[in-house]
Formats: sequence, structure tokens, C-alpha cells
Amino acid sequence: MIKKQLIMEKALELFAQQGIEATPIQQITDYCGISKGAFYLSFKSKDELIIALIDHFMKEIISDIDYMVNNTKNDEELLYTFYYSTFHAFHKHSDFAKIFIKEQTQSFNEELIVKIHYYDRLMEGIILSLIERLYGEKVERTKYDLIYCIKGLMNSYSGLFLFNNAPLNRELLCQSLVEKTNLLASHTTVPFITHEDFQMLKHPIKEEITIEQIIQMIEQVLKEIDEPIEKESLILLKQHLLEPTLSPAIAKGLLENIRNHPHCKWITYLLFRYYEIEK
Amino acid sequence: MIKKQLIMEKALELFAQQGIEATPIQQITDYCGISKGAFYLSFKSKDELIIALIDHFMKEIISDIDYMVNNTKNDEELLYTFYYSTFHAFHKHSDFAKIFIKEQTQSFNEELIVKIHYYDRLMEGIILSLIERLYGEKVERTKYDLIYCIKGLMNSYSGLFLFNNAPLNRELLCQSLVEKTNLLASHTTVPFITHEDFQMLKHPIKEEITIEQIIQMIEQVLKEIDEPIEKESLILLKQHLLEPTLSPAIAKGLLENIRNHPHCKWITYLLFRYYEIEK
DNA sequence: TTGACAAATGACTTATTAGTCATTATTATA
DNA sequence: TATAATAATGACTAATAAGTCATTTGTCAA
Repeated sequence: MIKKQLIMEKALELFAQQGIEATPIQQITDYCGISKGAFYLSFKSKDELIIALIDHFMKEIISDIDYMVNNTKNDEELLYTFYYSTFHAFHKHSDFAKIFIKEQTQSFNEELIVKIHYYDRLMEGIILSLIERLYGEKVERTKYDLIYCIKGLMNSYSGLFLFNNAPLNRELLCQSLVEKTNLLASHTTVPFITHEDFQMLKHPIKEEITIEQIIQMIEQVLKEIDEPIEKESLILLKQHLLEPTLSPAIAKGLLENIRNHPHCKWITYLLFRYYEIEK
Repeated sequence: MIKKQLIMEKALELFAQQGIEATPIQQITDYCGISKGAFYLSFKSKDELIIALIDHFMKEIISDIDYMVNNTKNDEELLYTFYYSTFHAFHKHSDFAKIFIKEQTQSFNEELIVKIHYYDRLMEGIILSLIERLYGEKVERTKYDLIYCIKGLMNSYSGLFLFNNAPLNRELLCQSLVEKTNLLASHTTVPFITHEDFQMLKHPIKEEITIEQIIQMIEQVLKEIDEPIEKESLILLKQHLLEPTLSPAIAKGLLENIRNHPHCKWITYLLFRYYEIEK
């Protein structure tokens, strides 16, 4: 497990610098100080490494954003928080964000395209629920169009700091985008993308994840981490999944405990979604 | 010459389908019904072909748009004409547009990056002059920011028909974007990109700038500004450059102090790069 | 018809890189 | 300590692709 993480970290650096195609396995293993053969003990192929990277970081980024949005009670701050946590995540994982944006349109690998599409959909889902919460009925006709505006603006501005190294006044950027979003949401009368278009564009998202799958994931993560608090929290949450005994407050508290551990972010996201649906 | 055009046409098709990297010369020549050697009679290398393609199509697209914009006398129609001719050109040369957008962020080849930047700048120039003509003084503070909004929106929506081959109601799309642009132009009060930022982005530095040059710049700026905090921060940063004594946290803080001063933006940018604080 | 010149060919060289596997080193166990 | 199990190695194979060049083919003026 440790070896796998080492490879992922080092590979990410090189990929961001040179691009995925231009980085041979040999260079990654040299940089890690291991042999080429050792790489293939951790990953079946170069593609598997790429997929693992995308999964790892997109899960972390999406769950960070989702958590922030769900835990901002004040609607006034909601948009700002959304933009802020998005750009924060992009900045924190800028090496990855670069790769993600770079390869977004350029991949030959089918599995990769599906992955990227999938996470793109999740992002759209977050944006949509945010718009609905903020503007409600008023944007019924324009909300799908708004999603594309927001995505376009984010893309344009994130390119600035990702590829031009410009130092970033993130507060100002977010303020500026909040204003723009509000403007577009309040005054747009001619949407381009309608509900029907949006449905059409929608690739069927992967079917709901089962409790069994979440439990399997927890068991996997338990092997990877050492921190006692997180470990015990996970064990309790697992039991709670099998047979719900804990009060909602305790369950929520346990989720808080594991929320910030890098290996637990995705599980936290799934569990939050799971309990949201249940009630 | 005829041969050269044949190769360019056929190569464009294959590039758009598979990506540039994934298309071998052999495949292009097979598709053309000529030999591999014949290719090298027309182009010195694969790179030369790629550059030739970009030049050819970007010249055509840019001049089409520029012509339409310059020949629209009625300001009411100007924005609509701009969007319409842009999307028309993208659609007409969709194979090329795909490649251009794909490779925009992903290129290894230095010459190619320079080319793409150059044409991107031309596009920004067209958009800027259009904004100035339409809104004049009213957008003095927000016009550079507006450019990035327009580019972001165009990108987001052109992706729809380029990569999802959604059927396109171009009239509706342009109407919709005209409304959005007018909204943003009329009501934006918090621009993110200022005149200074825009100037800065114009000259992306390639060659290393020496400490001495930065110090010279600081001395120059010191003469220009009066604010005590910014002044002292600059003096301290200058000493720190000559002989590093400050802790990273203090240096970072001083940079924060000067970051938003219009005359210090470029220096801040250089220093951030120098210390590699912000990536 | 011929010979000179240009155009075109494709087998070949060189280089790169993903992935394999027989061998060696290390660690755990009895 | 001896032995089995596991991890790690890197030389090797196979595949791909850019670019070259000796040879062939085509053209046309004399």
C-alpha cells in the first residue's frame, strides 16, 4: 500500500510537468528509487495508475466541495463557499487539476473518458442542487443553462492560476464570480440549454452504491490507516451500517472524526449521501 | 503544393478523430494513397505539419470573425454577429476546432504553445475592441474581466456541439449569449481581472529573471508609491533578496501586503515565482 | 528512342517504451 | 540457523513510430 502511494505521488508530479503520454514508467520508477518490475507489482498497467490517480483526487475534491456546500447553512454565503472550496481544492491539488483539465478532451482511453464524464456529472449535480436551493422556482427554466455558465466561468478563471502561475486573490475571484452568478441567475430570460437538452446529454450515472460496497470500502481503508480515532470511528460506522443502533448525533460525530482523513473522504461523502436519502 | 494540401486535409481528419499523438505518419500517407517518403518531400517533420495546420485554419477563422465584426455597422447586431460568426467558423472547421481546443493545454512542443498563445491573443484583441465599441467608458474597469467571461462562455458552449455532437440551434445560442454578455457588461461591479493583470498575462515570462532585475524593479516602484505599509514591505523584501534573513512566513506576509497594489502586481508575481510559494 | 531530371517509393535504421520473467535479495517462520 | 515465502530487480522482448535513402518510376526535351 505504501509503495502504491509513493508511485502515485511521484507519478503525479511528473505527469503534471510533462503530460501523461510523455512520461515513461521507467522515469517514474527512477524518480521513486525503485525498479521497473516493482511498479508492475503495484499496478497492472500504466492505465491502471492513471485511473487510480483520477479516482483518488476526484473523490477527495468532490467530497470536499460537497461537504462545504452541505454545511453552509447561510444561503448568503453558499455561492461564495462553493467557489471558494472549489478553487481551494483545485489549488491544493493543482498538479492533478492540470492533468485533469489537460486530458479532459484529449484521451483515447475509453475507461478514462468514462471516469472523467462520471465525475463531471457529479460536479453538475452539486451545482444544480446549489442553484435550486438558492434560487428555487425562479430559475426553473434557466437552471440547466446556468450550470453551463458556471462551469464555463470556473474553467476560464481556473486556467489563469493553473497554467499562468498568476498569484491568486481567491477572495476577490470568488466575490466576483458570486456577483456574476447572481446576475445571470436573476436576469437571464433566454436559456440555451433546456431540461430536455440536459437529459439528453446525461450519460446514465453509475447505479447507486450498495451498503455492501461501502462496507467493503471501509474494510479496505481500515487496513490502510493507523490513527486510533479514525480507526475506531470507522469500525463503529461499519457496525452501524450493518445494524443501525447509534443515535444520529453520534453517527454524525463519527463522520466528523473521519472526514478529514485523506483515505476516508470518499466514504464520508457516500455515507452523508446515504443517510440523506434514508431520512 | 497540391500534395501539401491533400496531406493537410487528410491529416486533419485523422487528428480530429484520434488525436495528434495517436496518429502516425504512415496512417496519414496510407489515407492519402501516397508513400511515407512523399510526406517528407512536403513537410520536414510531423511538427511542421501540425504548425502548418494551426496557421492555416487560425488565419482563416480569425479573419472571418474579424471581417464580420468590422463590417457590422449596426451596434445592436454586433455581439450577435460576433458570436454567430465565431460559432459558424468553429462549426465549419470543427475538425480543426477540436484539435485546437484539445491541444491548447496539452502540448509538449514549444513552438506550438507559442502559436496557440499568439492566436489566443488575437482573439482577445477582437473581443476587447468589440467590448469597447459597444459599452465604451461604462466598462472601463470591467472590460478585461469581461473578456474572460466571454471566452469562458464560448468555450463551455462550443464544447457542447464539438464533443457531444448535439444538434445546434445556433441562432438561439447566440441570442442567449448576447443577453448574458449584456447582463454582465451592464451590471458587473466586482471585476476580477484588472488592467494590470491583463498586461501581466500578456508577457508570460520564459527566460529567468535575475535577482538584480527584481531589485531594480523594486527600487523603481518605491519611487512611484506613497503608501507606508507597501513601501516598508517592499524595502524589507528587497533586503531579504540581497541577504535572506526573514522566515518564509514573514516573507509571505510581506508579499500579501503588496499583492493588491496596482504597481506591485508584477513584482509580486515574480517574487511568488522566485520563492515558489504559489504554484 | 534515349537520357537527364524530378518525383515517388518503401524497406531499413534508430529510438523509444510498455510490459515480462528468470534471477536475486529480503523477510518471516519453524 | 535453515528453509520457505515474498519482494524486488533489470535485462530482455515485442511493438510502434519517426525519419532516411538507395532504388524505381514517370516525364519530357532533344
